[in-house]
Amino acid sequence: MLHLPSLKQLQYLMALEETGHFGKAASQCNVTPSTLSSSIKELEETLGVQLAERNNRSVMMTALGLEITNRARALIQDAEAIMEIAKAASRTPLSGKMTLGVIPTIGPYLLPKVLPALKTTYPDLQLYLIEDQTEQLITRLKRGEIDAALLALPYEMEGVSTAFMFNDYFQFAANANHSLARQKSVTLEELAESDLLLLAEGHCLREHALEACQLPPRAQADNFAATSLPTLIQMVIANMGVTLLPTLAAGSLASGAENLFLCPLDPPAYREIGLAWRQASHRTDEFHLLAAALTPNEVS
Amino acid sequence: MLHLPSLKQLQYLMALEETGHFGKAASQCNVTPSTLSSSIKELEETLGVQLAERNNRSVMMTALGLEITNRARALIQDAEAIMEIAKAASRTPLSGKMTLGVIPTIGPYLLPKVLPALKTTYPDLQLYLIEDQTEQLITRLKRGEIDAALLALPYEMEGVSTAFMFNDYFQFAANANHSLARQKSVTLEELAESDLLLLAEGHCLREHALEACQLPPRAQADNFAATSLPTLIQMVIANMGVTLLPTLAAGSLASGAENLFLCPLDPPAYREIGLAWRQASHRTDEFHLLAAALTPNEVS
DNA sequence: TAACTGTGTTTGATTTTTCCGAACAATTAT
DNA sequence: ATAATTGTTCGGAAAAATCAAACACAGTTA
Repeated sequence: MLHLPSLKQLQYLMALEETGHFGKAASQCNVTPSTLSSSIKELEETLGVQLAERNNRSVMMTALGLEITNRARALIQDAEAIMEIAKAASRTPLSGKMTLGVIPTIGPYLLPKVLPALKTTYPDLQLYLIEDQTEQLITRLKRGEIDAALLALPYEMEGVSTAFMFNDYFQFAANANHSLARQKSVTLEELAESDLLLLAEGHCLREHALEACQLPPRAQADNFAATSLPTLIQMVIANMGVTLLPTLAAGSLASGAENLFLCPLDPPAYREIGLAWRQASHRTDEFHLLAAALTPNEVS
Repeated sequence: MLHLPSLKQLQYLMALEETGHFGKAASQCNVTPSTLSSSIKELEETLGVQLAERNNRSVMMTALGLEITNRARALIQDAEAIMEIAKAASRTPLSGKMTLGVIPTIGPYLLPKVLPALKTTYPDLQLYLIEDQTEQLITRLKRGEIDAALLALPYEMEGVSTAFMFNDYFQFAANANHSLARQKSVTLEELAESDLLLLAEGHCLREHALEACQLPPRAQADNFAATSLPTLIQMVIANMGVTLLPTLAAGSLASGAENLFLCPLDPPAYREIGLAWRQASHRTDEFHLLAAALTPNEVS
């Protein structure tokens, strides 16, 4: 590794070129003339070149000295630009690139509600979205492929910090002709006697729904497990069974579905929506800001 | 005056980004991991920004860290460019090592005349000499084995720049008892009727002499082709034929040779002596200085 | 002429910074 | 469990940067 001139030396050189005077250059740099003198001398030695001719009465930059001074000026400006970028980034939270993972049972229903406002609040944020299941998102989070993830909690994970955003209540969903339809609410006992349809394995909603029913996790023995919420709803409308629907998704899924019955649970049950990021990241403040910005008004 | 990051810190950052490993980055920079660690930490503090997430098992650059690393890389390159410029300039007064190729029909006759003065003018120049024929010298020049070459021109070559030094006039050389001896000059017609002796193939002097006689290049059909100028002269003295001798060499070759007759050509003919170097080299100024320094006073 | 003034440089001491080595903490591999 | 790897912390030593003061030199002034 080669021995480079120091930025300080280059700054001294610039001051010397500007003032044409060691004393003035020194005071401009808040050092004594002796410091500046020896600094310039050392710079000349490391470069192997005379930068300024000086007799006791005047300082005259060499042609080469002038050339090098100009390059030094550009160099210092670039260094200051780095400082500027860092400062701007630290005082402008949520700016620059960020990759956000989202699970399929949140993304399509939450993001349309909050992204427009997010874009307005943080115009310098370039958000890239990745949709995948919780397990994969956590893997990619730890690999650094994504910076944060919108997940449903609780979920077992190490080395990950989370910020709670809001509770997403479950609603009972059934065909309008189902025996439990037209009730104001549905109890767990009533639910237990129904054919409960679930999402396929890998979707955390499956576990969370079972947990809401106070049922133990079960292997995918169902003959019919939906691979997406819209599919699941179609199965319910076809009266193949009932299901639990997160309120977050219920609105858009139920719109236009004539034969779908929805009602709350008694007692209420919910999953928690939150933002997750690597514990090692020191951008906790930023992620809390992001979590707040991704929380829809109606539930906050 | 703002507190800038040091170039060393930026180099450490680059190494960290390249290796993704504090230990490897440290050894790449010839420092201990502790130094690198605290250096990066300090850099992060002066910038007020986290540059790399590090968990005891892996290092992961922040988006901002990557951005800053790239800018740092450009910065370091600019700093190195300054070094380069200075080094190139400090070489201007021909200092340091330089390897010079010379052809056999120039070296022994020109160099003794000019090297003493060269040594005085450029005491810091360490000149290494390589004697070989033009074709080989050009090959070695392009390979970078030599920095410049003293050649006789014209010569067909690509990617090579040349500086003209002086004209080297041909003299007619014959045995003192030759029918053309005692003339004030010799014409081309007279020359054409003589037995012209030449150097062996590969010596450019062979081609240049033929060209001076306005004769086409000829394959080496001669029964007797000399492999050096002293040998050639001996053949002339032995009255085996006549030849054309460059003035540069004539003096030292003729001294002490009783039976040798020399006279100019009518019209005069000459070869050009010049210095050649790689076109890609940016040391044009230096080579022109060298060419001037290698030109003897009597012909300049 | 001789002292004076302004200037860059040298010098020696002092302060500051840098750097290493060892111990440490945390994690993974065996 | 034990060992190996890796980044970090800490204290002291080495290196450097810096200062203040003395110095050297050239014009200028008295």
